[in-house]
Amino acid sequence: MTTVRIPAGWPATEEDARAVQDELRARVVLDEPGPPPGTGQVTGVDVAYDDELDVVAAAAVTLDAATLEVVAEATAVGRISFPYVPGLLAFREIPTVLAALDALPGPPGLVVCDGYGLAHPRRFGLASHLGVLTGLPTIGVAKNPFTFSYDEPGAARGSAVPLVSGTEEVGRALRTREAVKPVFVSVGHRVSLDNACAHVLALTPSYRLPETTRRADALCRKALRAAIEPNEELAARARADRSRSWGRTLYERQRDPVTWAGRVLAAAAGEGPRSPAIEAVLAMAADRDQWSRGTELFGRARGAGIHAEDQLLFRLAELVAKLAHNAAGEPPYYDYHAGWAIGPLACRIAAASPDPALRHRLEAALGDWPPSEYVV
DNA sequence: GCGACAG
DNA sequence: ATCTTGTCGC
Repeated sequence: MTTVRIPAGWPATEEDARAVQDELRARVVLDEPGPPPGTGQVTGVDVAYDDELDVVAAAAVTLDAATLEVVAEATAVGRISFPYVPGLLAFREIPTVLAALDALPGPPGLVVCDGYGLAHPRRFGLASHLGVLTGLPTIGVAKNPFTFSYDEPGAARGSAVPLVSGTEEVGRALRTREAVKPVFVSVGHRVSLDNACAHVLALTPSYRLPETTRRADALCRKALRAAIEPNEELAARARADRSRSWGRTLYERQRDPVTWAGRVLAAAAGEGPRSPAIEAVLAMAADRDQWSRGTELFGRARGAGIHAEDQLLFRLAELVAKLAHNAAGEPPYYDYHAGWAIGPLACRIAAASPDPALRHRLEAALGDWPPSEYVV
């Protein structure tokens, strides 16, 4: 399995991506019939995602067009290169799909894509884009009509009606199984629409979707699982991301963040004897007129802890002092995201202590608790 | 302006 | 695409 980098110069904005489509669409070839159905190879490509972990996996599966037996498979994984934007799907899928196609040991033959080709707002969907980039004959087979309209085709397998954008036929709604929702076929590159539909019928002896798509779908999901499961580093990063976003939401909900953070610190410090540095931060946080002393106090709190469990408490005190300083409005503004860390740090303090009462005090002071234990 | 909108 | 409980059918 190969690992993909996002190509240099890959569009970063929707505007840039649309400009690329407008540039490349002139290179689509629509006047070739394409390979005859039932001969040579047909390759399905598909992609699976984990947005949380920023991982994408693509698969390419080559079938013998006559027997529909698998003759070659390849996968690739990478980082997600573009958000999902209707009309710009290709920018999200293509880098990883190209890598999977490249990793195939033999020629792909006709490539069957999940999505559209010509049937696209700018007549340049995923299948056309992939065709232009590879030179291969491509077609698109979509599960949904996107923004196009069609009249219901007859119930028999093989019935087809035009898929239209206004009066223009951009593809076809093709019934591949009797009385089952049709699929939406459009031309990608170097294949006629009639031939594309014939290929799709040849690829659907048993199911609504082409065997190519079904095999590629199963394989890319498997590749995604394999890429994620054993990777403790990715799992830890995902935990940290979720923890940070929970902490941010919690912080941004606070009407009076400094007072709130002070109460969290008080809960974390408990009722027993407290160090002078903690006492000073608590007194400062509780009195709006003293917030401008925050800068002096967070310097004092930093590194004051001797024992490991105290370190966390002093880090919390430091955050509280920073928040107060920033809220007092005196430059410089320290540590812009200090507030986001309050919640996650409080969770860590609870997790580090054997005392269950501490966790309950912290939950009450925070006003929330993460859905599952995020200990970062 | 608002909703709909391949995967 | 992914999430996600249950339901229908061979």
